[in-house]
Amino acid sequence: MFMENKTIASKTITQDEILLASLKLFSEKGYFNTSLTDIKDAVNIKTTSGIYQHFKNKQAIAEELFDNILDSLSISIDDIRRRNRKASEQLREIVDLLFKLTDEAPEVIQFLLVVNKKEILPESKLLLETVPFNKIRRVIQNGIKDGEIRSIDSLLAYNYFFGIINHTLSLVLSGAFSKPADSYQSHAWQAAWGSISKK
Amino acid sequence: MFMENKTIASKTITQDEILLASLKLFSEKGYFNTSLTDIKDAVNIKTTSGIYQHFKNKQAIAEELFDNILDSLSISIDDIRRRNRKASEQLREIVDLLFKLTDEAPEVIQFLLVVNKKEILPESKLLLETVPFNKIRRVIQNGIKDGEIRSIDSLLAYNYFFGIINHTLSLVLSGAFSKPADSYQSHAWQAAWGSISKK
DNA sequence: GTCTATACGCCGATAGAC
DNA sequence: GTCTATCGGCGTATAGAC
Repeated sequence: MFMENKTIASKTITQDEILLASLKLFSEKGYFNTSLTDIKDAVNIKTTSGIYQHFKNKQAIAEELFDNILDSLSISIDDIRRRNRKASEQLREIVDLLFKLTDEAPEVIQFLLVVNKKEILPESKLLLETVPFNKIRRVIQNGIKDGEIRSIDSLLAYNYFFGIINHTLSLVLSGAFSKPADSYQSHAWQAAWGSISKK
Repeated sequence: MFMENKTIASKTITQDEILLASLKLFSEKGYFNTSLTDIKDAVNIKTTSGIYQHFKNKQAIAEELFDNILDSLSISIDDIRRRNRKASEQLREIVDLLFKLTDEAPEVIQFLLVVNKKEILPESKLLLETVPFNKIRRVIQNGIKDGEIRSIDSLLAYNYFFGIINHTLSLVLSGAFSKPADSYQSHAWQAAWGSISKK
């Protein structure tokens, strides 16, 4: 899940290797500061030609990355919703996932939160309009219906809650917060949940 | 202030015209999707050569933009601190400024919040480390000292407060919030202040 | 599926006349 | 300060042999 590294013996380059290397480079240097030459070097082939065996062009790599990450996220959210009934519990686990990923796979969260999707893929949807984020909004809507979350527009609640969560993760990723994400989680949760919970 | 448009009669291109046009383009399409040719067209000169009369290179334009915006912001914050004693009042006015700018000069806030400074100028400081943001942190520190804001790390308080404020502005700028920033201000303020205020 | 070779467009940037 | 002209190079992308 979330594009784990597979150590492979063979020399042939797989699509996943390209994706993994690109994700790392894109999140470190940014999409536009990463050339196909950089990617080619990272996957250890001699020319950029090999990349075109797997992807139409550079954009297609980024597109596939977004798709994969959003799919993984969507599946995780489904799982979380299945295992928990209350919106507070579901949000708690989503937050847990995001903080865990920030420590264990920072490239994924960096790519998701810091990289500007619209700048790379101008024709694509806003993140907010993608499947996993719609699912999160539904969690919040249920929380409002059940009286756990105060009666405000669900997008507004999303905004306050993930404003705090995402900003916290961004500061960890930028190095402004020096400790692992993990150590900021419980306080960030309290602040975020406090901003939308009833009473 | 904040790079207001000056309608000039003469045909000679000024530095400010280049800055203004670049700011608009950078915030609309992103820095890397904007070529010097785009800028040249926007300021209505025939070749890109003219740009080099005023700026060493493309990066220098972005650098100057950041400097100017941060300077303006810094001056405004000084003014706000002079006119108000309490941290809550000072933050209130800073929020007021940011929301007003989002409606009246969205390019400025887009450039500040959405454009990734580190991707354009990898050697530059984090936004958080610049003068105006240090001043904001000092406002928060004073609020903690005076008992207005709860006793937490000032960076943490900054994080919660501006997590909500910035996320709100981002959603307005992205179009996810369809009304002007103005209409979200008072609720965003309440949520943000509520996340750090004592009691 | 990986290589060699190559094309080529775009973009950033410079020199120098006016 | 604006223009013409021009450059070098990088980065993307393709054709075709192995």
